[in-house]
Amino acid sequence: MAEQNTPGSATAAGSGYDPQKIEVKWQKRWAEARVFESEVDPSKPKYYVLEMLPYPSGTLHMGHMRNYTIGDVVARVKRMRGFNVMHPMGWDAFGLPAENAAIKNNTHPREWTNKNIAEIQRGLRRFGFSYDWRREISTCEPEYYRWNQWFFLRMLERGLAYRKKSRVNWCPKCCTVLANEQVVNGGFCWRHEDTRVESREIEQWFLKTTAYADQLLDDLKELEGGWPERVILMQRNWIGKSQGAKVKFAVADVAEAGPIEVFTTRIDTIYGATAVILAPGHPLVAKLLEGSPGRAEAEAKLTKMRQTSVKTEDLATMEKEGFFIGRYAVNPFSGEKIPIWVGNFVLMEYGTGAIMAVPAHDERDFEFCTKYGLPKPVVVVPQTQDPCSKTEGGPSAASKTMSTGGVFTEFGVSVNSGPYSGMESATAIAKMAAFAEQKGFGRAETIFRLKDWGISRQRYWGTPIPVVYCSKDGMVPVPDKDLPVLLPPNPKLTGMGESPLASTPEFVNTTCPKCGGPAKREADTMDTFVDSSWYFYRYADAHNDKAPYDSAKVAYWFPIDQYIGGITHAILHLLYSRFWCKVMRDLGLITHNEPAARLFTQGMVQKGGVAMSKSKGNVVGAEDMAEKYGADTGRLYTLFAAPPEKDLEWSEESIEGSWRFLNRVYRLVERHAGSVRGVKSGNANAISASPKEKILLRRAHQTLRRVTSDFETRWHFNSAIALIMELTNEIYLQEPLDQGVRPEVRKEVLELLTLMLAPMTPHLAEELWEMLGHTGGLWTAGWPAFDEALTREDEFEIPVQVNGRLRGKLKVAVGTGEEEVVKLAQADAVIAPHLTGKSIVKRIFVPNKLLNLVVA
RNA sequence: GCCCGGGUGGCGAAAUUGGUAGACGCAUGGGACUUAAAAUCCCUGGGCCGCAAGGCCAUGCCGGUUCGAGUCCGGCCCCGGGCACCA
Repeated sequence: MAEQNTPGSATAAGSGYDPQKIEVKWQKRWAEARVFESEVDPSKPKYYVLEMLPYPSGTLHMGHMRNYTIGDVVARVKRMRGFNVMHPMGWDAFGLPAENAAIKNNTHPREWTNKNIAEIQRGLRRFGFSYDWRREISTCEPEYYRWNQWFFLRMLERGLAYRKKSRVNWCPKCCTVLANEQVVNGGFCWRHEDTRVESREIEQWFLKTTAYADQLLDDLKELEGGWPERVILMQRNWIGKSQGAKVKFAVADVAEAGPIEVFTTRIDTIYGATAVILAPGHPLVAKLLEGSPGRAEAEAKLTKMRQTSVKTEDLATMEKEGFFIGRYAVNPFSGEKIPIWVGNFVLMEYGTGAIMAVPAHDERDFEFCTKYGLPKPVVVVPQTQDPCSKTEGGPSAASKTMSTGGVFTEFGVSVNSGPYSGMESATAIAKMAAFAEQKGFGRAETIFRLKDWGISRQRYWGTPIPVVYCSKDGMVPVPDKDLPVLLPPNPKLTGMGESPLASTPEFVNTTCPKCGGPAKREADTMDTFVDSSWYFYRYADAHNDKAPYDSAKVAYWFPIDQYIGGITHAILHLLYSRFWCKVMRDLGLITHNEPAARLFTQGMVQKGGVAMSKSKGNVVGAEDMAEKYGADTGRLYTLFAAPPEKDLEWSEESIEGSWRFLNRVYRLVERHAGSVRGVKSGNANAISASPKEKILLRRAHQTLRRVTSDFETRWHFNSAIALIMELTNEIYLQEPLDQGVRPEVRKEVLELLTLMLAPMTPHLAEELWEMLGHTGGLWTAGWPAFDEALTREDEFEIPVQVNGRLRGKLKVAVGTGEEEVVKLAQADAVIAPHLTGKSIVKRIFVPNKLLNLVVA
């Protein structure tokens, strides 16, 4: 190992770059000058840049730091560009790990949480991120969570929060209920991916996200261009809008069983239905089985079907199973009697939990009916080119379709469908739905995959739900004036069973706000996704004790100009946030529809091919990193190693390159600082510039032009750094600078170099800026403008191709004309042989770009 | 199965609208400085042939469009991610 090269001892090696010293120094100065604090100021354009707030679970690793570094570069660039920038940070402080840790260590969740917050905050400060710490929030503080309660009460008033007994997802390891969104891989806990979620019936609180299903879907259009396409797509799929119809099939002979309602997107195929199939969990199954001959056998099959554990990967390929229930349903259109089945592929959670099987026009139905020998009549045929055959070709066309392999799922023309025969599918769908509605056995309906958001959690470390239950008045909301409903300070935490609050008498026993009699408090707490659904609004007015925020302040700062976070939150957090925004809009608090105009999802930091995480044990600690190389090197490396949207494989070897580069820059400025400190930077005499000066100024301004665009529009931080490295290399090549380069030009070039580095390595840049003779602090300097005239080359190498293959390069003046270049090419010793004996049939000349001679 | 990404040197990666493929960095090799090493500075750096000049091959594979394709079109292969019987 190269002992002397280790960053810790760099000063011993001769370079004066000592990140430990200068980073602390400038962090202190920034704090003293309140550089990152911003207020509402309508005279300036605002810019709100936000990184997803961390869950304070433990050590901060480079995966987090990458997220914050990207945000910080954006914030600093915007500040240099004259924007009034809000860049806040806070803590997603409620949650299960705190409670579990508290149980394990016999402490209070708050203690564990606050300890972690302190640690993480120290790490963030160590990296010099430009946060306005006055806006810091912690969601576990009553000052914050009282507004969760306040919003809950507003939703309750509007019927957007409601309670119902429902079958819920229960994780036996978390000992709590999970939202649908927290059930992953088709039935596993999102935190314990090896643990199968169980089903229980509990009284639960729900927020009516479905009331906004249409808006959540439609407003995605507003986000196009600003949000990654795939996030929009994931949200769209999650919401899962499906237009179709609900149709009731009467049950023959068992009147009391009532009709079976099915959902279909293809009501036009109803004449081809050969069975009604119920989900194994459908409530009518039991009724239909009563008195049915094969009852015992059927129930055995049912039990087995309900118990069969389904592995995620088998779900789609799983064999379809089912059995005839012994009863018949009546097709309301044809009057035909068709058998009622139970099928394992029918989901209780979607639609009505019952379907009509149309085997000729649905792949799954086809598979099922083939297996059990049910008929497959064709009722839709492809639209033929010949319009005359449309009405006549019924049965023959139908048998044709069947012989060619079976399932036709597209739109076409109805056949064998009574009065609807001959209609195009779209027409038939509309007419049949209208008929069903007129006759009262069905209607067109749009259903969503999206479910209401179950927010009740049987846990301590969350926001108490502000309602009480009175034996006289029933459920009574806690009045606003009594908010916040505080968490009791000394709960009994066991980690098992019901909510810990239920067994904390001083919390649960209260009086009814209506009658004053004894009452019990709701003992469940809110899902922590509630906390993160609106936290970014609170930053705009973090200490308001009269309202969640002042609408005027929010009106200035919102929407968020740039939100940055992991793709892992593409559905849950972002969907809930969008929902909350719409609710707040309808409460009259805000006027915008969407919280964030732009979203950026950065790639993960990996080590050994897997994402850095504490549980995987492959973390590179942020503070270790800062200790060894300094924050600036860590920041630079995470920006340089890969484009921000891509995953980044951490390499201990490569980081040395970033470290060396910063040292190189430092030495360069250190060497020349003394001689340029007193002079005024500038390029006023560029016209009479020496060859060295020309090279330096041109390269500096060309670099600035491209770096500006990389920062502003493309976010190609890695290539921006490469360009700055090239500039640095060029300056080194022009050494000694004090020969042939005037001090003001030297200073100009070194200043540009410093300013371009500033957003990425802010501490070093400040130090260099000071060395160059500035006393005001780099934060007062704006982003420099490049000088177009100085970027211009006067000579360059034009590539010459023959038949599209590169044959040579010619040094010519910029602007040299076609004839001239062709003449030079023909005279060139290397190019000419490729032309001899052939005639030029075509010339492609792109001025200042290339010449291609086509010969034959 | 469906929907997104992505395949470029030993490695991380560049390549604004089709116009010099491999910038920049890591690792490697060489040189300078040094008693020596480290650090630093400079150079080399896809493969094959050639003393060289230069030539041929090369951006997952096959084909197409074009004067010209990493970039556009069609077909395939592989890797990563998301959804997963959604009626």
